[in-house]
Amino acid sequence: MQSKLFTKTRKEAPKDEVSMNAQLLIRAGFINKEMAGVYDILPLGLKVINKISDIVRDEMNKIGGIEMKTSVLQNKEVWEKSGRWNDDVVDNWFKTELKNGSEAGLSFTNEEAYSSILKQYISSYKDLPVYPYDFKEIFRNETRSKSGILRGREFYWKALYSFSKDEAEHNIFYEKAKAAYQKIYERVGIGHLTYLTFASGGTFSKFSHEFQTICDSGEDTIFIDENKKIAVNKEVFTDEVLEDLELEKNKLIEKKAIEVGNIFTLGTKFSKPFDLKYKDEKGEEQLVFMGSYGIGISRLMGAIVEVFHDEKGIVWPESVAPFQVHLLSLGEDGQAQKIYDELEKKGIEVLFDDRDVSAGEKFADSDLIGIPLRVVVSKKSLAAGGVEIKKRNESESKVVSIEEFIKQIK
RNA sequence: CGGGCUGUAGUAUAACGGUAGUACGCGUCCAUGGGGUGGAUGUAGCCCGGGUUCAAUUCCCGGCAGCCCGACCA
Repeated sequence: MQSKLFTKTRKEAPKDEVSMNAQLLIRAGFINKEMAGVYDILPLGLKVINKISDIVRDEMNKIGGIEMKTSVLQNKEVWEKSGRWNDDVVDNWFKTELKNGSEAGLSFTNEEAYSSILKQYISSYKDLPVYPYDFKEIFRNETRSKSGILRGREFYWKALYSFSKDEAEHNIFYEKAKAAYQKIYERVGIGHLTYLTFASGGTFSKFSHEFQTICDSGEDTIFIDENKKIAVNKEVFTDEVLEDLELEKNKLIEKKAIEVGNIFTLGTKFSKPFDLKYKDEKGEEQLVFMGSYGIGISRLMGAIVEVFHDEKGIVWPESVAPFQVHLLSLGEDGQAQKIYDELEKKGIEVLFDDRDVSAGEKFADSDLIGIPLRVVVSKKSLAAGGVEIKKRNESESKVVSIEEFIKQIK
């Protein structure tokens, strides 16, 4: 019921936001700016975050992920083991002091936490592999946050860590994760614009893999091979790398892109300092082989808006839209209420605009909020035989009978 | 962290060394009822501190906040 939704739309974009994602999400009432790089998720925004999270969760579960929740306040001693507590190593910590004088950090990533936790439970090859993950608020004291929710000081992500017996076992999972990630981007509607991108790796792998979504407002520059459907991040764009990947320089297209995910082979980088070992079949101790798989949920929401909008507002893909149907009553609340009840009964998510405002305002708000299907009930539509339905991404509307509409919608 | 810029009602903006005007919003009323409808009326504001000055929202300094470019990063 829109009259019960406390958020309101705005005609004008706030002057301190330049990025399209923040402008539209704020104008439409999905997020509120708390301070630079920090945004509140409002009811409509949470709907979207949850839709995206559900898709990500589903794909993670399908490849064996086990959801849990690591703490936001992080133990200094744990971080000292990997050497990443020091400000010279990680300069964007948010650290806080406890009443007893000791320090704690606000989680800015999860490798240490997982390594430390899993050490308690992994002791035999029988305990491996294991793939725990969580959805979590992450804090980074960015010197410069920018681009609305694409790069905040506080953001929401999903991070999965793989713990495998050896590199071979790790590689099998890594490929599965890669495929799962691609599935995620397809499901949220940006698959056709998202490229598996080779980026800088680490000690244990030549490359890490990013998932980059083509978008002019992106921060990254990538070089795409359209035929192979892969790309190379500018940061590793050298002749040697191109040769490695068997790519021809003159066939690559340079594009701006948003990094919407990153998977990484960690190897024993963390299992070593945490002494994360298991006993193999012969009773010999082996280091666990790790990988990390991150995806910024809030950033993904922003990226989707950057990709799917027009001059009137957001155009949500169906899979992540806050509601499936936007029901507009133009002076026909009684009829609209009946339709609303029917749709609710069918489990359809409906935002019912029952407000006593002008037709123009309802249309404008509907376009701005961007729900995929708009259904108008008015004297005019009833006289024409029912309700007028129009997809947000199409310009033509049509009138169908109420019965027909309710029967067909799924 | 370097460089640049900006802070005026809830939002977006204007003007001014003599304390502020407009639009939207919000309240009330009338009209209207398919693209932010028309009219009346009300409501609400100069980021903080210091300095210059008879007088500062305006000029100067400092602070805080925000934006942009670069560096860094999911």
